[in-house]
Amino acid sequence: MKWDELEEEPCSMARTIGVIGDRWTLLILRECFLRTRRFEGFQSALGITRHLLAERLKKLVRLGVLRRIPYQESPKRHEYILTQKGLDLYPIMMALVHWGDTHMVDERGRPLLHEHRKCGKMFDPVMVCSECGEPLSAKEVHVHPGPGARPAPERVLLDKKAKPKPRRKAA
Amino acid sequence: MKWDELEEEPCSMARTIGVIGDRWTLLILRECFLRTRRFEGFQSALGITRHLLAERLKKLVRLGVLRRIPYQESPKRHEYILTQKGLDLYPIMMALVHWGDTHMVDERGRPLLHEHRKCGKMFDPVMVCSECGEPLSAKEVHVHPGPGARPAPERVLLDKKAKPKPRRKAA
DNA sequence: CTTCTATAGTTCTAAAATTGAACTGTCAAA
DNA sequence: TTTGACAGTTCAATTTTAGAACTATAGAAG
Repeated sequence: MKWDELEEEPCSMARTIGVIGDRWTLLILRECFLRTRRFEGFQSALGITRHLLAERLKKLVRLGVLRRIPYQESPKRHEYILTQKGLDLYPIMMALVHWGDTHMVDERGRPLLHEHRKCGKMFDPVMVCSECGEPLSAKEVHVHPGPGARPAPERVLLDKKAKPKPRRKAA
Repeated sequence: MKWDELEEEPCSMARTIGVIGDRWTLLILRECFLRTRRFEGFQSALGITRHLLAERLKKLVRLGVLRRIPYQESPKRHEYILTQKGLDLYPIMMALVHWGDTHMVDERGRPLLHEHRKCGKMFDPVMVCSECGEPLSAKEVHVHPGPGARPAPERVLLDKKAKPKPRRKAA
């Protein structure tokens, strides 16, 4: 499977992965949320090669996650800032951070704490049901095919129909 | 940067990315949440090469996200099932799906709908503050260094201190 | 018994992606 | 006239991934 095929799978998760599902893209986005905006800033914060950084930024712009905005003329320079589509990735970022906080911390404790401006407290992000407000867990959720579904209920990705069968004995 | 260095960054998100931050791992985990448990099941559902599948499963087991459990003797066979650590990835999965549902659907609509058993309704996952219950957005959250932090407030990853400077003119 | 099928891998080569390091170009300041 | 900051681009050398075949075990089919 190629990366771009991923974006066309009848599965929202696969499509999202097609956009942000690689190491560097995720780290670049983390930097965006930490207010990094410029090429050099990303490069020195992440240690990513300039080659890949340029490519990833281009892709994120193309997909509408970042916008490339001039901040000076003369030597033309641009900043990369999150669009609304990009800002909407926030829950994903918080979910990633929270899992790391829960399962990957060492004796020293969490690297970062998060304060919610509205209530002034340090918090953890919690995923809840939009209808009843209860926290969600995998076992309480049942999946149904939606209008954009393709095959059977649980078989949502490609069906590599196991071609007839080559199989052959050596010599 | 190597993958395994990532797991030691003083950043929970980087560490999480070190575990699940690649295309195939994320897709394998999706299958786990859709109840796939066996090698062939993953392989035919995803079209991943057997080589990579074996490697990724091994890694997920090593990191405690999956458990490898025998389900028959004779030709010894095993199933891969989510540990609690793995089940805790659910909010990440839902966040990925929800972003795709919001920004990557075509005219046909969502591929999948989710029903919350507890309240019986179709729902969307919402990320809220554990303290006040309000939905979260990036702009309302302020980041502080925690006990496990390393350098300055906003500079949490490696500081590729731009070595002295090679720079030289050709010829 | 010999072959077929199912399951879970392993091995190998070719192709694609990533790394590391240098190079280009513009303009300002020293 | 040279140096520095910034934003890339280019290219060879590695590393990963894709694709396909091969191994192994054991029950069922013929």
